[in-house]
Amino acid sequence: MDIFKESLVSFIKTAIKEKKNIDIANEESEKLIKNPPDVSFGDYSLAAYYMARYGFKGKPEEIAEEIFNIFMPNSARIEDLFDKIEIKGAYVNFFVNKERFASGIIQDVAGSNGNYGRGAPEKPLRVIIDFSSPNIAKPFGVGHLRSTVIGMSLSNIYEFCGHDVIKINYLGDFGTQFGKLITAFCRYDDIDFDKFEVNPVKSLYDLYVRIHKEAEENPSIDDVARNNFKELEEGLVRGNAGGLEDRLGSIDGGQTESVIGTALNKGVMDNKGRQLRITKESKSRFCDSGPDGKITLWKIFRNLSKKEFEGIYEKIDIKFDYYEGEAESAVFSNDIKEILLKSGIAEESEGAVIIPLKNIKTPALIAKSDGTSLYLSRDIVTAIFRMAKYNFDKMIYVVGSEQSLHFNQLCGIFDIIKENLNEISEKDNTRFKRYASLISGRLVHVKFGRIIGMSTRKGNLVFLEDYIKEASIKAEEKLKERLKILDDSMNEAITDLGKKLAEDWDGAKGAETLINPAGDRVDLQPEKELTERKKEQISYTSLKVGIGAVIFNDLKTRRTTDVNFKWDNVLSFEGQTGPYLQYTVSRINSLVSKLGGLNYNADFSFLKSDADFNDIFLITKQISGFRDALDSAMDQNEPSVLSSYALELASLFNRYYQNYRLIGSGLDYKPRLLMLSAVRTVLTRILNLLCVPVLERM
RNA sequence: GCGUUCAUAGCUCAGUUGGAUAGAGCAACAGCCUUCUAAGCUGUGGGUCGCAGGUUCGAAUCCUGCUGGACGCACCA
Repeated sequence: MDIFKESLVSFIKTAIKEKKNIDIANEESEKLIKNPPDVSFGDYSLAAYYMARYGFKGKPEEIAEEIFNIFMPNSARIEDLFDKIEIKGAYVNFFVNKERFASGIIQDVAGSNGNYGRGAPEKPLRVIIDFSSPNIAKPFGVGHLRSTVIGMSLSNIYEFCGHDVIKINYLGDFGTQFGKLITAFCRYDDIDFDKFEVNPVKSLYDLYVRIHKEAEENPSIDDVARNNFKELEEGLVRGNAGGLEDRLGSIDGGQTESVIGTALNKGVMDNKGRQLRITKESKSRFCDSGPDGKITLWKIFRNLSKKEFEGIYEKIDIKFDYYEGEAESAVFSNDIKEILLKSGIAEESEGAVIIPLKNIKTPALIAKSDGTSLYLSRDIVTAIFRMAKYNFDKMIYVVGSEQSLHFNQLCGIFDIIKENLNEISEKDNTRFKRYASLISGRLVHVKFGRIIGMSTRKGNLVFLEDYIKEASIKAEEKLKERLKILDDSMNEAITDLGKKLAEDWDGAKGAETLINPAGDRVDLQPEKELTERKKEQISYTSLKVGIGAVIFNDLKTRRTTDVNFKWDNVLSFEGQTGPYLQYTVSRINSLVSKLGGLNYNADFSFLKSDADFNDIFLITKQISGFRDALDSAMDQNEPSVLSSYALELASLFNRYYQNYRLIGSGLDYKPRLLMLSAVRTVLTRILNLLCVPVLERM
């Protein structure tokens, strides 16, 4: 909060105390102060309607008058900060001292060492953010991109606001479908093993599609698959005897290493420590040797897939603190089932195990009739493990809104466990009870809308990498076009120059360079000058612009609205787009360096009489709202709040840029340079928070 | 059928948590590059905030009903 608002907050608080003898908190006082919809109404306002609850009586206009009269005799207390206080209808409007405001904000940003807006809560929260979470046998598509960038961006936001964030990628590595995959893998003889290692996810997906098709005609395949899954799960459970309570005990003791081996992180080794590979020759060894071989096979699948995903994450600069998998929790699903059955929280129904929930008609299904685990039961175990490991205050699941029911059930289950804690026997369940009871109320499902109508021109699913490629190609076209225009204007300049050298022009055309009257060398053949370095620069820039366009496209609207996908929208880099923001930053970079760099010892003051003062004031006003935008983005788990905010700031800056020249004009550019830098600081910060690459130049 | 959710300019979306005159961007049209990057800027046109009630001093925002769309509804994840 700036000093202007701060002083209003304390003034209003005191006034209410003095006049009506009511104590209110600073936060409440702050809530009374609104930002008027238009600058002509001032910078802050107090609506009479809100004051009625503190005992102010009469028509709104009369109340406004009364409040105004409180301010007037005391105006000395605030006159330094405000130019004008006026009544307008039911509102008392405050006009800040613009010169003080503008220079104050610029000074704040300059003094923040690039950390303007960073939060430092008294009690930082420990927040787990579970996002991206692709299925290892399904290609990484645009749906996962949404979860990935929303999750990453929320992680960045919480962290920047001073909280302790743990980013987890919870791989979809388990479930009935893996029985299907194993079945398919062992069934078909024509698998291309080289392709399998290079592109495992696609290969697994193809297998899945193939067996699914075959199962439609031959339902017995489904039975084989279910059996294979059962074998897989039971095999894992057998290998990890001990049960949930023991496991929680070892987590308490600091042993957080995965129970199903370190496969997820280190690769799958044979007993001599060599990396295990599947080949045409070794395949039968995995397929025909009972559960152990199949478990190994499955471990290799998930390991290869994980590696492939990591390549994608690296490309778009996404990082996780931990990778987890569902399988880990599947091992203990049975223990959960037993506890909940014994305590009466869960009950049997048609051979399966369900938990009836309040307010939700569909009962939660936590075990299938063949005893194997389900998505929901694994999520219960996972949440308990995470509470034991990380003691989180809040856990956010960034998952599509189509899974609302699932997460409502998950939350409902922990509520019921907490309510019925006494029904669960203390014996052998102490740790379970401790951790499970803490979870209620701490889970948040951050849902997002679907992406509708996205397909290639042939109507197929779009893979993320192709999506980015498409955007990058478009960016490259645009970039080359711009360079060409630059060249053309350069040639025009040369033509002007050429008037002087008209006689020599033909000859000059063949020359590589020309010396202009100022003594600069002018390249005549920019095409030829497209050196390797330049080409590299172009493809680098294009890639980052493409990525920026794609990511920003996912973060610019509120998460819950479905995205109506249109190629034209993503491939346009004008207006409310990522490239527009990137462009704005690189424009500032260029300007700052042309003005000779920053000097923080410069004078921060602006004069009301300056031609550009009003626009500078508007820019600083926008900058001052950064903290609010951050808070609001965090409270609502909504990155788009920052997107809108950044677009507004960029737009204000670009207008300024267009209207006033800094080079060669009479304006004192030193304080303005700091203003530029402040805009850049905030925009760069937001781009970082939103996972949009920042470009030095474009 | 039940549940969740959405409906704002031709299109894509904002709308400060119930407050002042509903705003942007695309697209259309008209302008602006001898001068700091035109991925930019300026201007014009474009609205019964799905419909009907209700609550309130005050509703795009809250409640009810209706219409229309999306998603979900026990052995998938």
